[in-house]
Amino acid sequence: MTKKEIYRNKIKNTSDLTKFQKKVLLAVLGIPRGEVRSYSWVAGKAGSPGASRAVGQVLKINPYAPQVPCHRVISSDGSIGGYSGGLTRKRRLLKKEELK
DNA sequence: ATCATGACTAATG
DNA sequence: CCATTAGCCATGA
Repeated sequence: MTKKEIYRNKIKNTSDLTKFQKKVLLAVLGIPRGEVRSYSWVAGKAGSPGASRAVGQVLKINPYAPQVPCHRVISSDGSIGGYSGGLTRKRRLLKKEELK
């Protein structure tokens, strides 16, 4: 088991989530189906404009993987960005709901 | 407090 | 289009 996995396992309780993390998750949850937002957008919504990288960190370790529509968060330049579950899955999800 | 890390972004070559 | 550089920020050790 890698460190990262241990960390993830450690934060599976909302109590362990920082304010920033909660805000980020809420912001992402607020993204309507078929819509996509940039990491910057989420950062601003979370109250820390410019913290796009930090947003990435949150989504990366977020224990609510498929629950939260983290696949609707892409790079500001329109690129797919990343996805802890594999870009393939992310692309598929986007193609299903965004493209529609 | 300090350091390393990364699903970022913009600029440059 | 790809690689590099530099700025940016939250998090964990």
